[in-house]
Amino acid sequence: MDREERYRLVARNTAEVVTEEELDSLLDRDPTIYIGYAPTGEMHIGHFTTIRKLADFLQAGLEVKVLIADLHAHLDDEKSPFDLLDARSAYYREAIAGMVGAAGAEPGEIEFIQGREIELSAEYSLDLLRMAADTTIARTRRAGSEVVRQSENPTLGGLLYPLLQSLDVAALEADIAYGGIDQRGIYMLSREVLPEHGYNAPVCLFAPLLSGLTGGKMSASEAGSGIDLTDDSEAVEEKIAGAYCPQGEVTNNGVLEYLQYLIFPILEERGEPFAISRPEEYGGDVTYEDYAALEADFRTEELHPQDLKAAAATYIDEAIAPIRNRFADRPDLLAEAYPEKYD
RNA sequence: CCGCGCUUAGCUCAGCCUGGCAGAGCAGCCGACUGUAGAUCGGCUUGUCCCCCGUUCAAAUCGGGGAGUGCGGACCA
Repeated sequence: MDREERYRLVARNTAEVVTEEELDSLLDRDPTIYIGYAPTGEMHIGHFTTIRKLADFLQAGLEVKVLIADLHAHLDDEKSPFDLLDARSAYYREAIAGMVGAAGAEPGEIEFIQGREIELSAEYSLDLLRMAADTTIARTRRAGSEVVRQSENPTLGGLLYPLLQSLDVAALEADIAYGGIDQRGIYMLSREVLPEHGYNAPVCLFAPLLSGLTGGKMSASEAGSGIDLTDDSEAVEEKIAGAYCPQGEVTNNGVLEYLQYLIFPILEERGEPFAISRPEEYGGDVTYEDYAALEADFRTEELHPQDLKAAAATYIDEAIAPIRNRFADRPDLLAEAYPEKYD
């Protein structure tokens, strides 16, 4: 694979690359890219779109590491009780492996690392304290404002969070930090502070955050705002049917975004088109080879939201089915990770 | 250790002084209108009033005890 194609694969469907020049020069070799997930709430389709890109990274020859940031999950306002960190970590691993597989890649090619494996060494602790000494509270609050739960009386844990995440980059020896664009503040801090402590500033790659199905940003706390990986076919249909989706409007349109960032890349991997069945009255069946063509038809109102939704629901349901099935075989993983819900 | 504040619907809170059917806004749900959704209009739902004991015909409200949470003071070898 030539270098240009590798760059295209790595950078496609991202919200921002910091910086493009730095990323390009990294492709002299096979760099290491990492993404961290704090095992808190159940995983959803938003996670799936960021994880799907891991398939792009693998295909481009990058070394891919996934950090299960268990301590982060507890440091951030105790989103996960300490006693549930192991169970939720196990659940996250299984879900992530399932998503990588569903994206058409080999989960075995991904290296999983547990936060506590790297975050409790004497060296890491010393670096953390030294960073704490020269980082202001205002700076770390700003860095974590989009990620760490905000409250009137924040705990120290939430303030340390961005510093730990920065040191994770160093401890994992990652060249590239990958994550949702909400992570931007933290990694900008990393780029600032890591070099002051003898480490390289990471190149950053940010995935877009998808719009919620009810309009506005997707919110994990709002049911119906996003598709859960454990949603059954009926729930997927209902949520897509109820989605905010103005005719001809492509901005803030969760349905289109799911297709662009998740469904079309998966179909492309398989070499299949996106097929919409439609009453003759409205133009009859139609298929799209790429997302741009579909978006163009939607924009010109050639393609009506109702026809789009029906097809989108089918494809999305099919995409999450493998993950759903994985957990149907392992109900214990969910039950132990979220005992209050699955009792 | 001492003092003060707070705890009421999914969320933000009012009500407490002066006891009398538990409320508002937002959210949510259901209809109407749209070949989807939203917007708009119409309608509807939602409660361990933190817990226990007491006073009272009657307690979210008053008294006592407790819990959780937050703030302040003191202590600072």
